Parts: sequence; C-alpha cells; structure tokens
Amino acid sequence: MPLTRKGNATRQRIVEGAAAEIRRQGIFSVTLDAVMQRTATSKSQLFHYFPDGKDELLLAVARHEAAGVISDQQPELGALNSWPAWQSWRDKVVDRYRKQGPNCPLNAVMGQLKPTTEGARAVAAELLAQWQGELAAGIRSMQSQGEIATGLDAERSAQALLAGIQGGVLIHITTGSLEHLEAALDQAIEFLRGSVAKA
Amino acid sequence: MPLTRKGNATRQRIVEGAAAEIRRQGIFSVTLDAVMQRTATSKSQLFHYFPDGKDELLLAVARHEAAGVISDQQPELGALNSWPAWQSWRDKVVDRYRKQGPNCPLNAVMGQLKPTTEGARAVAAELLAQWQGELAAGIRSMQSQGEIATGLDAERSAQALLAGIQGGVLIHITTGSLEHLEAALDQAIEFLRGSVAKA
DNA sequence: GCAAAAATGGACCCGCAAGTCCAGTTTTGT
DNA sequence: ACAAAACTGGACTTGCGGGTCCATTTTTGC
Repeated sequence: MPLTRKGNATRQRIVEGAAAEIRRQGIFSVTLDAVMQRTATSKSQLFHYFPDGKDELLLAVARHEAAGVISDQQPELGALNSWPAWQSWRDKVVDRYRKQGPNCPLNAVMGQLKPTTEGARAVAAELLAQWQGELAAGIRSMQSQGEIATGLDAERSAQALLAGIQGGVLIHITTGSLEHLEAALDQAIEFLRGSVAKA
Repeated sequence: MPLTRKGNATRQRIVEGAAAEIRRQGIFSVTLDAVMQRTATSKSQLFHYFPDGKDELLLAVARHEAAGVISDQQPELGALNSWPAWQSWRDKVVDRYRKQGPNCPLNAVMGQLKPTTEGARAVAAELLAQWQGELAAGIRSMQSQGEIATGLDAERSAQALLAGIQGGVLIHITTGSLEHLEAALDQAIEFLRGSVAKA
C-alpha cells in the first residue's frame, strides 16, 4: 500500500515548501533542514518520500515547476487562433514572470542537480518540447486562416520564438528587467503578422 | 610591489585551469583541490591570489569567460555593415557554441555564486549590455544605408535579437541542439531584412 | 648583496549539511 | 481488533571541501 492519503499530502507539502523556499531565498537556502523547518517535517520524512535524498527532491520540484509554467499560460497558449489571442497570451507570459520576480525555481534547480543531471535535462527538454509544440500549433492555426504565410516553417518559427522567450526570461533573471522578454515576444509576433503581407 | 610577473602567470593559470575544468567536467567538479591538481598549485597560492576564496576565483572565471564571448565574435560583431557581414557573424556565433559544447562555464558559474551574487550579476549584465550595444550599432549602420527600415527601433530590435541568442544558447546547453539558436538568428535577420520592403 | 615583500608547500582545522538508524506511533486492510 | 505496513521523531555519524597557519624559498628594489 504505497502512499497513503496523508503521506501524499506530506509529500506535496514538502515539494511546494521547497519551491517556495527557492522563490523567497534563492537556491542556496534550500538545505534539508530549511525544508524541514518550513514544512514542519523531520529528516526521516524527507528520506521516506525521497529515498535518493536532495537530488530527488529537487528533481520533484523541477517537475512541479515545469508543470506550472505551462498551465500558467493556459488557456491562451492552447488556443492561439486569432491575433487578439496571441496578444493576450503575450501579456500573460510577461505578467507571469513579472510576478515571479527574478528567482526562477526551475532555472535555479537546473543548475544544481549533479548526478541526476540527465533527469533534470529530460524534464527541461520535455517542457521545451511541449511549449514549442503549442506555439507551432498556434502558428499553423493562423496559417490555415491565411493570417500567416503558409510558406513559413511553423516549427522553425516556434523554435525561434521559444528561444526568444527563454532568453528574455534568462535576462530577466540576471538583470531584473523584462524589456528583453517583451521585445522578443513583440518582434516575433510582428514578424509572424508581417509574413502575410509580402507573400 | 603587488603582483610579480611570475605571480601574474600563476594567477592566469589558475583562472584558465578552473575554466577548463568546468568545460570538461561541469561546475561540480570544480573543487579547490581539483583546481590545485590541474594547475599544479597549492592551496596557499589559491588563497594568495584570491583571498576571498572560491567565490572570488569563480568570479574571475566569469570575467575571463565573458571577455571571451565578445572577443570570439570579433571582428565581425564590430562591423555589421552589410548583409554578408551579418551572415558570417551569424555563422561565427553558431560555430562558437558548437565548439564549446553544452558546458558553458559562464552560465555554470552564474548559478554558483552565492555571496558574490551581485558581482556575478554585474559581470553578466555588463556583457549583455555590451553585446546589445554592438548589435544595435550594426542595426543603425544598416539603417543608414537604407537596408533596414528607419522606423524600426534599433535598440529594441537588438534586445529581441539578444534574447533570441541567449535563449538559443540556453536551449543548446540543456538539450544539446543548436537548432533553436540558428532559428532565432535566422529569423531575426530575416525580420530585419524584411523591414525595408514594406516601409 | 641584502632586507623586504611576494610566492610557494603542505599539514591542519572545522563546520555544515547530507545521509543513517532505530525506536515509536499512526494508518491500513481484512 | 489486530497484524502489517506506512508514517514520524530526532539523535547520531560522516565526509567533503573550504578555509587557516606557518615555515620555507624565490623574487624584487635599492
């Protein structure tokens, strides 16, 4: 009978507590003791739910955060079928990172996993793939409506857009400014809109 | 008489050794002992040249790497005054990161500095600012030749392009693929070229 | 060439935080 | 109700790796 209801709740509490700790204090404050204190748990509990220790916990945090990144963009991200939709999605993305501030748990965790590096990369890669997929779907949707040139490679444009977003977020993390993220989003959208004019 | 010739050489050796270690084994292999071994130095030397210890050393590595990032793009980056120049610059960037592989010392170091975090951010911020400045200069140069629409905000376009690059590199680090970097560069350049047609 | 300052070697210290253990309690299925 | 399994508490161990110290050698400037 692996994982009782209470156990599940505790596990959840640990993961969210660790994530919250990162957001507030940065990745270096995340010591097992800190997590214990914040989540009112003991060391045995930590190792009970995460037998492989800190790395496993951090990986769980990464998964948790990755899921949030996508879901925070819904429902707009899943329905990029009109220019207003694109615009409000754009605003949502900018807003999300404005609120999050410069402490990105996902990014923080990524640089911290050592043995589990492959696992961490997999989580990040999957997130990126999913994100890119949604963007490409949106582009194709617009293409089918004649709002974006059909000669354009949807997948490649999605890659470029995704890169712009990632870079924008990264720059936000390091400088605290959101200008780059906004510029990247705006320019990408403008590029997509402009494609139809000269086709 | 602070810093004799030999001392300077040793210091240099330490920084480069640490950077090389990161490239080969990742950031977690960078222990003071590892640096000592690789650079044939003793602990006293490390603390002689970097009294504040590891953080100071890592910061020096960051500075060293940051300088390399820009200079590796020269002379092309400094003379973006024709489309062929842009193209060869683009190729140089992609090539640089292809050669570097997925272990970026600068990125790695960034996530590792704790007390010196402000210092690290400053280094990164300055690098970004300089990079963006060069790009903006290139865009303005093309504008003056009528190859890019003058209505376009050079600084903002440079921001977007820079974001694309950063994101592309980041994705390269996490997935190993350079496609995103290439897509971001190509699309940005295409956007700039296209601006003149509809002006 | 000779003090002073810089450079070097390497033994030693030490704290922190991850990880272990086991004893005790609560929950669960039947 | 009663075993088995899940859950919890917290004391204890441990090792890694950063940082300290001092003795010795080399270089520098005059």
